[in-house]
Amino acid sequence: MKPTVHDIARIAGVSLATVDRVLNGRPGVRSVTREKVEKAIASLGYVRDLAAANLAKGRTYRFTFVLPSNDNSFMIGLGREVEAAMQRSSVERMRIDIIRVPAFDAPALVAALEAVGSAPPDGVALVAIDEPGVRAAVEKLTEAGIAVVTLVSDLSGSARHHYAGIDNIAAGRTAANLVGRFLSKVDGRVGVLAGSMMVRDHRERLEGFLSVLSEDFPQVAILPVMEARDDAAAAEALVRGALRRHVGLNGIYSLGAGNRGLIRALREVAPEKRPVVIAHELTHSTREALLDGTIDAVLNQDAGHEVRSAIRVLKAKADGLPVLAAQERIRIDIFLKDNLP
Amino acid sequence: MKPTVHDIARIAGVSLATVDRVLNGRPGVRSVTREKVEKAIASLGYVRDLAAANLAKGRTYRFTFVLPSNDNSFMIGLGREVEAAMQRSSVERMRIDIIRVPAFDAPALVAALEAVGSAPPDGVALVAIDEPGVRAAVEKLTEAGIAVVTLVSDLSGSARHHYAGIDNIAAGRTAANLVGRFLSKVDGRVGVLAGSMMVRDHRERLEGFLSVLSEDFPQVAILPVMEARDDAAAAEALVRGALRRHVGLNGIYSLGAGNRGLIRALREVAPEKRPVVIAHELTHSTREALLDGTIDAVLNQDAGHEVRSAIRVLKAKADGLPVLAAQERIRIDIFLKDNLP
DNA sequence: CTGAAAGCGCTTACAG
DNA sequence: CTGAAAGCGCTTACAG
Repeated sequence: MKPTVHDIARIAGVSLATVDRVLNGRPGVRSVTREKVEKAIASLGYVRDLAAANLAKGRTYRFTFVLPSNDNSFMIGLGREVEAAMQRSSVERMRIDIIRVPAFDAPALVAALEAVGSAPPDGVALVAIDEPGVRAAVEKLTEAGIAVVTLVSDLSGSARHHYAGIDNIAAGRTAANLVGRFLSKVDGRVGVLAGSMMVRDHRERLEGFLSVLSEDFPQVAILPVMEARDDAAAAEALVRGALRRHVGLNGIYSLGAGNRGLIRALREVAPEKRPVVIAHELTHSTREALLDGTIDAVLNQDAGHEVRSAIRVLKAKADGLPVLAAQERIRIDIFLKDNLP
Repeated sequence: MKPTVHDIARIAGVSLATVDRVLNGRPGVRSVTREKVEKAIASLGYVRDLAAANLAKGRTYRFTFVLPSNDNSFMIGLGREVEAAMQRSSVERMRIDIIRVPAFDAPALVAALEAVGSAPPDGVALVAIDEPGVRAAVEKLTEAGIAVVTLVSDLSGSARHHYAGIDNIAAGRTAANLVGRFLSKVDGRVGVLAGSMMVRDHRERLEGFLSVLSEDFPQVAILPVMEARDDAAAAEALVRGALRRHVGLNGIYSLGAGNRGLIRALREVAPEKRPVVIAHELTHSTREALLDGTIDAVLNQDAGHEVRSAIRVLKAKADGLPVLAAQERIRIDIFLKDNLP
């Protein structure tokens, strides 16, 4: 039988209340007594039953998700996943709150994080903006003993406990590998469609993409980056222009959002003349484009996995438990038309 | 506050014991009484606290994993993951037992499954062999109320509750897509290295592979399948022979185990003359081969995910709870040298 | 500084 | 067929 607090109390010759004080590091125990109890705990190999403790405490984990009120498919999907987790949460003694902030708005994000401090939850997950003010706000939260997980977009050099998202440099490298190998012509010309170079994920994807192209596919020429600010209409115009101007443009890496526009521009070109295209995030439109051959591969991060992972990590941190690194690693899905879920 | 059994008892005007009887569908309650209680449950929107119930019952979930005592890297890794789960299990009120059976030995597997019935666990996970005897043994388990999950290899048309493994047809299709696109010469000749056509996974991978090649890359010729029985030495000999004989062999899909042998044979060929190679399962040797360019892509199933998923599903079934399909879908990882974990 | 008692939400003999 | 009481492993006022 697994040892319980009763066994500890009996062996140490103290009451349950004292055992509990030692177990939870509460003050008001003479050090002689404390040592007796600690000895008993060690000799028994006691490990506490968290479920029973939570039941007795009436504990509810409170987590807050700070999400951008963004209108692209991926962020909408992310929000849905958090809402789905909210539905399930009451069963697991959790309460999840969502705070929406304008996208790409660092001051708004900082304000939201500071407001969280007034009724502090056990943990906070945020889609970070890589900016000093945000870094400071995160540090304040962690100093207050709140677990912090960045979601989708990380915060470099910050105090956050964990990042639930993909390795964007590796994603860019992977895209370059695929574009390079899919290109039949060795003297290809490749264009990059990005959201904004102000965003860390996009910079990292570009960095990985460029480094593999130059290392492994030096014969491929790279055109100037097109920044469409994750906007479909802007992406459409930019891509259409590039396709007209650069005769011989035979590869495109779309590393941000706005793929609906990209796809519209591509469909104006005869199928056999279309470039090799790698895009990010599996959505309704990229799925369709994969199936009809407009897009060749989609790199994807699974929003559901990211949200569930963030919650598991926040809970583990709140309980002072270790996280299973292998389980929480968010993978870069590579989808071709043949392995769509 | 969430309603509890006390609230139900009060509103229905009965004792806790009666509430419990109704809640757990136990006999010995007059139907008038039962209805009163059910009405109270519904009106309160009661949902039971599983943790509290398990505490009161002193419940421990018992799961049995039946694994092949196979010596290939993947199966060894799978065993390790189950052992890791055993370590964690006591904390979560679970007990996991492992039974090893000789690989590819259907009668031994059947015997093991029948032996399980003597001290029936709550659930069984098995690496299935697609065979009528196994199907019958699985059916017997499910009829005894035991949850059954197939792991890595499924059992067609059987009573198993869930399959924790990849879609092998999609894996084969994906391999074909990559080989086809990576091949620079349109008139390629492609070889397939398999373990055994007796194994369902291998048959399915081949099926997917062939169908995409013929659909999308009709100019590619396919050589007769080489069966190496998942043995490295046999694989080495077969591949070496094929490379010598078929001048112009420029693609290989290795859909089974024994990749160490494949890699040895490939390394005898000058790098620039090597074929495009797609293999399965990320192991020490395939990882090295990816990095040095001997292998171009590895399709992988994450044994850790499969084991954790199997356990979650067994637990959900034991509790009569639904499983989150999106969470339990086992994905086909595609690894290139640039997105290795 | 320490302990006896009650309670978290549920289940289980046992008695009637 | 029904209920009062004790208990699962832990925590929390409260009293001393």
